[in-house]
Amino acid sequence: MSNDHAKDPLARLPGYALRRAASATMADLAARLHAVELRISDASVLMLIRDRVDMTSTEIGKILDFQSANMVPLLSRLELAGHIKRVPINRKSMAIVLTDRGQELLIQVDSITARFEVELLGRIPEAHRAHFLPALHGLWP
Amino acid sequence: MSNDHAKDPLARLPGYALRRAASATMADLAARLHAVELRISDASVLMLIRDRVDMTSTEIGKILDFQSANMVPLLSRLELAGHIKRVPINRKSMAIVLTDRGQELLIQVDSITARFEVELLGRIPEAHRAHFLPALHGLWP
DNA sequence: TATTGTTATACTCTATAACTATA
DNA sequence: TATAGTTATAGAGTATAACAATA
Repeated sequence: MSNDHAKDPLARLPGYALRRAASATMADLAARLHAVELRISDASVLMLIRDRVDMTSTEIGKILDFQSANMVPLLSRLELAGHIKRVPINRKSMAIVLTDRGQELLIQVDSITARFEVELLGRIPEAHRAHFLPALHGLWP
Repeated sequence: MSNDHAKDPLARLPGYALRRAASATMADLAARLHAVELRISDASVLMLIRDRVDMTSTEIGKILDFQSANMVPLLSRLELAGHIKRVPINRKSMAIVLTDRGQELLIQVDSITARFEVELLGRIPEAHRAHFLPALHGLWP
């Protein structure tokens, strides 16, 4: 207990702690990704489609839990920035694929997120570290 | 690994898992608190000031990490609903105090959050459960 | 009929800048 | 000068409803 959580009576509640931890951690990640002008959701999409040439907007949204309506401005931004392109699958569907520029950017994204993940785990006391990911896996469908 | 995280290659990243877990869990809590017409931030404030008659808006914001500008509409809502009142400390500061009605509502809030916290912990595999809170405590200041 | 992708829209959350009044 | 509280505003994130075109 190196920190000031004693001053916050709510810090004993797992739900509250989850909210505070996620909020602080995601603000940190967002700031790091700002260096490559990406949002967290943008980076998630780029990482998800890294080796794929066949994922549609709908599929991406299903996996990442983004509404399809919200995929539209997200993908438009990435396309406008030259990171992805839309490749027709049939007359109804489009595959979302990394461009060469997107591939290069992904190298930077990998570097940023790898460092971020290492530092995140590093802030968790060693005795609890290995339990963190399996615990979280219970908390979303 | 009872769930579908195998289909999501990002699920191995602790940061991503933290984001997904917090998002799903907080959506659940928000829905439960909707029954008493409170937001998560509202309920946090009520729980924080439960036994206090001397906390100012600024102090509350510092503990819960809400900007003071964002405290204004939050407290206005709670005051309008009759859950809190403002008691002058001096000509500059106001104490934020539960009304009788706020005290009664807090009983319901405690019931909702207690059940929520139990179910949250229940979704974490037993072997990892005790490590969850101490791990989170490393992740915010 | 169901699905893909889209448009428009609205609500919540959070952050910043600028201001008043008081300590 | 520093602090408490406020106003206005903007950027994100997220949700719903309605729609066109195609499977």
